[in-house]
Amino acid sequence: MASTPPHCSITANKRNQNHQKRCRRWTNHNVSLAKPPLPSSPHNAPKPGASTAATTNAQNQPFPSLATLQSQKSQLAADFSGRRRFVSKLHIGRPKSTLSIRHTLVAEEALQHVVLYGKDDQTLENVLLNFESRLCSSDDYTFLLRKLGDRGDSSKAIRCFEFAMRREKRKNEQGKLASAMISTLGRLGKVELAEAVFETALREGYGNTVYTFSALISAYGKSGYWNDAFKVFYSMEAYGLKPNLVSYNAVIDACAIGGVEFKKAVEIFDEMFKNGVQPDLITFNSLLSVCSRGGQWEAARNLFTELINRGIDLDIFTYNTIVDAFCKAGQMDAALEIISEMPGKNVLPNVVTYSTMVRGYGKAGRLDEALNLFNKMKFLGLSLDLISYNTLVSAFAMLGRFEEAWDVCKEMENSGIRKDVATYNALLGGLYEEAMEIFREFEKAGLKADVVLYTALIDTMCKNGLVESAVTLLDEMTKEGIRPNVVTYNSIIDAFGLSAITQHVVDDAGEASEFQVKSSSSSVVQEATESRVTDREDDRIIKIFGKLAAEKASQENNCGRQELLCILGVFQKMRELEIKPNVVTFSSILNACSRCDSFEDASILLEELQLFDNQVYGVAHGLLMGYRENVWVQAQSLFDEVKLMDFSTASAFYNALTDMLWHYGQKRGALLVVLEGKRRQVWENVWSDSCLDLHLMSSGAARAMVHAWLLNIRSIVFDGHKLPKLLSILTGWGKHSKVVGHSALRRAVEALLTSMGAPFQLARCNLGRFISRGSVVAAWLRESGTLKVLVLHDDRTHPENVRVDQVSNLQMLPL
DNA sequence: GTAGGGTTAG
Repeated sequence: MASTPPHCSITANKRNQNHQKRCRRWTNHNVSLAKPPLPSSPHNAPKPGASTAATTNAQNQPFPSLATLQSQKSQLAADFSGRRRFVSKLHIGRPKSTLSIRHTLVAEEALQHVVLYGKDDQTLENVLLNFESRLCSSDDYTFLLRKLGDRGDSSKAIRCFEFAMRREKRKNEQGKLASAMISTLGRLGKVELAEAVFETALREGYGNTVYTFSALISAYGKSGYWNDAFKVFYSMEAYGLKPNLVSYNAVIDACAIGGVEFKKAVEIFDEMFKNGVQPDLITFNSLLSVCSRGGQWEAARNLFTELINRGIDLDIFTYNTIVDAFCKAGQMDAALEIISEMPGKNVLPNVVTYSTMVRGYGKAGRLDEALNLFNKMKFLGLSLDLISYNTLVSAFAMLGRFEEAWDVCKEMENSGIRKDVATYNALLGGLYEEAMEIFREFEKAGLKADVVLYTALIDTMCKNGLVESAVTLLDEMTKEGIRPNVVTYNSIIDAFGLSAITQHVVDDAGEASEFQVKSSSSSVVQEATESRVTDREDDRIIKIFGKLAAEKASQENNCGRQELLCILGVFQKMRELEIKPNVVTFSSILNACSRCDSFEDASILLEELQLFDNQVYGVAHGLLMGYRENVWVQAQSLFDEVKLMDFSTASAFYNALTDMLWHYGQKRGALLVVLEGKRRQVWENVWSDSCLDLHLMSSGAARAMVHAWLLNIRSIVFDGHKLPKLLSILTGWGKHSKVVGHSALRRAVEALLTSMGAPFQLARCNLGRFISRGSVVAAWLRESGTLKVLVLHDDRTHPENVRVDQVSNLQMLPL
């Protein structure tokens, strides 16, 4: 079932790459759901099922675009209106579940016993044998395994499933059990086991139902494998199955989780109509989630407005999804506005709504507002849960305010909620002084470190120059059976150039492939219950913490030869493990190049990496070598792809690329790239006539931009216009730097301005701001020697660049 | 079969 991914490229989806075994394309296109507005009156809308002509119209468009949604004539638009009553009818004031209870009281009793006494295979079997005669049909067993799944106990759930299957001979009952098992495993993220159950079910002749297929679609979707979800979905027809509402919703939800482009989700949505399946509010919520998770808050807003205009009754899921879309995009005021509208629609904000806002404010650095909201939650009597507490803990920890983070933990525990792996991760994040103690407590609580926790530790170690420890941890997690993901590797790559990293990074990582090899024939039970040997005595992580001091002491000796070319080995290893590099990998590699002083190594590395991805590394290599004319077309299409990514990813890419070019003296190339970034609004509003805002830029990008801006100001002066009274260059306070107060950017800009003799001075009231009077700058720009210091030159020149650079100057001046 | 949290680049 699993597809083999091409080993590619920054175009890989950057989200959910911890589920890297399958290929997913990066498909985060910007879409707009805007105008023209659909008629909001229900009167001129056809009734459901009455839109034959429109349906025909849609059938002629196998890939309906959003234009379909925008067009009044489209089948979607028509049914969108007509569906209104249908949706409303389903959801007005109804609780979510109207299902009758199917299981018996005996099943509930059995659950208690299984939980209490089923400690191992044998005792569990005994409990089930005791209850066997009193448990009725598959419904009781389904209840059991679902409840065990809710408790996160997949291995007990599987035991119950197999116990039931051994006794059930009716195909349809077996099918029900299999669907429940697949869905339970899917919820727990055990997608390979779900797959195994499904395949067995199909082989044994009880899996050919819309329920098992839908369950598998959902299981794939939940783990981010939208590609496989789609395959299963589209294979249904060949099995003679017609997807129902649940199948469609599951596949649309897979789009949301997997980061599939909105257009594709709308396509599925259109297919629903064509096939006579009416969407419900869950369909819309998932569709909204597609926008939200893709970072497309504008598309989300438009869809939301559309639903409101149509008078569809929205529920708390709808509101929370749109609030999250706004929060993710930093649109906090818009989010707040939505929340203020909720009570009027009889939907009250809940703990999820508030947690989302708290996180949004925390991310935006508006901690006071985050705290206010948190306190408001308490005031309103909302019962705070683990996630809402963790959100606040993490907000404090992100700002290095560990004392307060710790206080929130205490408050949480006083209210009877125990810390989980995410809480500890937030606390360990800064690797502050009590890290070892916190880790001991973590283990004492019986929690297991997962890939996120390990990666966080590895990254912190790398950032502190403790690369040896980081590599030991990589080895450690591998031995524990935890598969490193792209984030783990990106952290390691980012450490290259910080200190020497020896070949054993690559060697150690090789062991990671061991646990990846799984026999498809091994039984579900075996796979599920294979417990890792955990030796608490041999506590390697604690030992690593113990090594920290020693390693820190010897760090000075660690600044030796940088082995940039080791990155090739890491890349190879990632390929073997089927971990697709992404745009962050690319940025990390460029950053490593910038830290290295060997032009030769950097160029060899980028040249070799072209074997993995010709476009990305071809452009980087070409620009580094100064072959601008040859690669600029290719560069444009790379920039086009990056443009589709979210703002911070795109700016990180431009920053890394410019930094490397600047570092190796390709200053005109650096200039070209920053101007391209500016043209594409990568750094939002970088400049006006009076102000240059560099706070989102790296030091190389910022310096190239200073040149570009001053040249631009110069052209204003030479055109005979007056400069504004006061000119400012903002470098920020370094809050975007991981190291608080580390104002490398300000220092780099200061040195540049000084070297050029530019008459800017540090503002007294704001240490991140350089200012000058417009008249003074104008006078300086008119001086005969100024142009010479403003125009950038390459340290390495190639004759073929003359033409493209002339073009770039022309492009630059009118900006 | 739908909503919120912890990991890289910023």
